[in-house]
Amino acid sequence: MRLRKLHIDFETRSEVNLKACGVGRYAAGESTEVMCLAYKVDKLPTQIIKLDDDWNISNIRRKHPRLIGAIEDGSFSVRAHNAFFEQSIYRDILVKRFGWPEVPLKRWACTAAKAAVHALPRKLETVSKILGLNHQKDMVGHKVMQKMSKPRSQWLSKGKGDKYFTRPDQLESLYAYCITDVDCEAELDDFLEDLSPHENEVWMLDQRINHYGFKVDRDLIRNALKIIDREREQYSELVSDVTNREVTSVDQRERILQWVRDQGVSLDNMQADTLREKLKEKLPHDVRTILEARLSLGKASVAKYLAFNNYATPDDIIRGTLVYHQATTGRWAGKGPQPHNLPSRGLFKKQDPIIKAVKEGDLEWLQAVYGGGINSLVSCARGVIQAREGCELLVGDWAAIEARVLAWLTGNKPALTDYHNGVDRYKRQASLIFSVPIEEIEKGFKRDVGKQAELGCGYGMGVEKFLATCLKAGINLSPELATKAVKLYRKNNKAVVDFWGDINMAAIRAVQRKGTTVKCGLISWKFEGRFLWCVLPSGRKLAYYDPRVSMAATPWGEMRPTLSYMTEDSKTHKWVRRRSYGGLLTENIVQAIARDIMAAAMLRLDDAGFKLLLTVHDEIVAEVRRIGLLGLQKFEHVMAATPKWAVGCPIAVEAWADVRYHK
DNA sequence: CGTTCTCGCGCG
DNA sequence: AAAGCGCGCGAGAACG
Repeated sequence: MRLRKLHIDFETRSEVNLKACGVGRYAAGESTEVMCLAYKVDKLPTQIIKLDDDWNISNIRRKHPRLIGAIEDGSFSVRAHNAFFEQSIYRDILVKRFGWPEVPLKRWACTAAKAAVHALPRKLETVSKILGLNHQKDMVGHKVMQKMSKPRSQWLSKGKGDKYFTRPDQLESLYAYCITDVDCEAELDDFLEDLSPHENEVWMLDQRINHYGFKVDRDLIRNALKIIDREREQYSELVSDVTNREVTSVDQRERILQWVRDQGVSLDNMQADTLREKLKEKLPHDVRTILEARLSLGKASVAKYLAFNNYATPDDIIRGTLVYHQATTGRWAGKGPQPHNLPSRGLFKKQDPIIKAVKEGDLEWLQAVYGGGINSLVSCARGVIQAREGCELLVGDWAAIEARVLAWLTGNKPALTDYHNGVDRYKRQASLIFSVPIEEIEKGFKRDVGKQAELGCGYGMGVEKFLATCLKAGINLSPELATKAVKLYRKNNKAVVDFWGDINMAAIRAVQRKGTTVKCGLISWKFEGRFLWCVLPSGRKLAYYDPRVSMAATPWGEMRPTLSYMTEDSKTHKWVRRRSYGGLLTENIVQAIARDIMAAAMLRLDDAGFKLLLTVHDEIVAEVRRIGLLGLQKFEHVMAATPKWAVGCPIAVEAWADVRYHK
């Protein structure tokens, strides 16, 4: 029997800023209201419930029996684009305020998640354009919606007039827009395959995690914000004075650059490393002052405190910070306060004393010990996340998971043997590069170089990039040594190098012979419809849209058949044709397998009763009632199990428990 | 005035 | 013989 579908889309308005505060706080906000709901039951024409309608369930049941019928019929799948938003609004407003029947999570589906799994952009406007759907997003209506969805500026500033725009013509545009969205979404839904049953389990877990949320320490956030405000102001004054108002804040990159050059000092860019180098030179006093100010304040991590504050509900819970399958490899991305890039490198080790001082406002102590308030806040940003009352956090991470997966995927025996025997692979690489017995390698320079080789050289990294990567990690080495490291890696890891060529050829063949499956070790490729599929050991498929093979030059000028495909550039967000090569495909596959290992562990942990809070690529954060050492051991044990499809993959896990998150 | 692009920074 | 890759956010500047 064909799956029956109910597509829905809300337009809402609120005093809460959705972008700044996230769906969790938005939906829970008292001022948040539904302006309309468009819905489509199977293939029937899309209907709409309007602002002035009576939204109480008794009336809706009378006026929209098909809608309520579908909602109450367990055989209907309820679908939306970015379903997390619709779920939240449905539950917090329609169920709570108007008595609508609840819809359990397992009946929901999300067309944005489906687009993501197909390696297409999540944005409905973009994806419908790319696929050339009959229904396209109504961009004029979109503008009207944005106007109507927040309070009028007159009302906000002076409390004058109506709170929202509600002219009849505007409302009609809004309704038309909402209907078009549902039509567009329904067409997209039909065009794309549903998530596999297993991936649907992963998606549902993602939704549970996002709804459950994590607790933050509001007291810490408030005091941190006070410190940030004060120091920013001090620095702004200083900068204004020194530059005669040409620069009024350390954030004005272009203006500082220009001003510094006007003082006769050359400066390539405003990157921290460049500034640090520059400060080693002899500089005019004022220039030195400005650059030092910029260095102390130009820290992305302090903005986190504001994001935390915005996202947190009145009971200090932050929800909806994970984006399922945002990376084309299937990894999650972070959102809002971005829990995926909290500072971890180069921190002051113990955050508890810093947190105490921040809460007490002991700026003198922070200044004396940590060189300033903002400087110290970087080191305790993770500590904002804490366990709920009576609970503790369990945090586990996989050791060098991608390097281990690479060894397993490529059948790289020497590496596999080392990992199975617990040999330090970074030391192994160092021993080979520096021609020193492995026992003599200690922590420090040599092992650091070995680490960069083990982690980066597996995907074709060249000498120059290796040098740059090392430099960024604070390792200074000669071009000769870099050359040696890269060459030796390739010589000593033949299986990896062979895999680059093999996987590339297999993908190219699959594109050339549409419909046939081409195997390459644990991976197989198949070109079907508009997608090149890469079947992973877990059975999950990675998508590459609109693949082509054409002759193209390598960076060193050799013409070869080259695979390319369309993708959203992860930095610019532009839809571009991208050329691939063996190293890139290898990296994508390795990252995807590591993600599958993690997703499988998340499902097992969830089954075992651990409340999951976050996933950070190779790390899982869970929360439990305080149950002591036994809980931690069980957590580690469940997390470390190898899925059936990954037998022989040498994975290793470490876990700890605490009431506060840290590195 | 709002949106889009670029730079810089943070993580895995 | 040989190309590391994957993300998001804030701020300012540029564009409309």
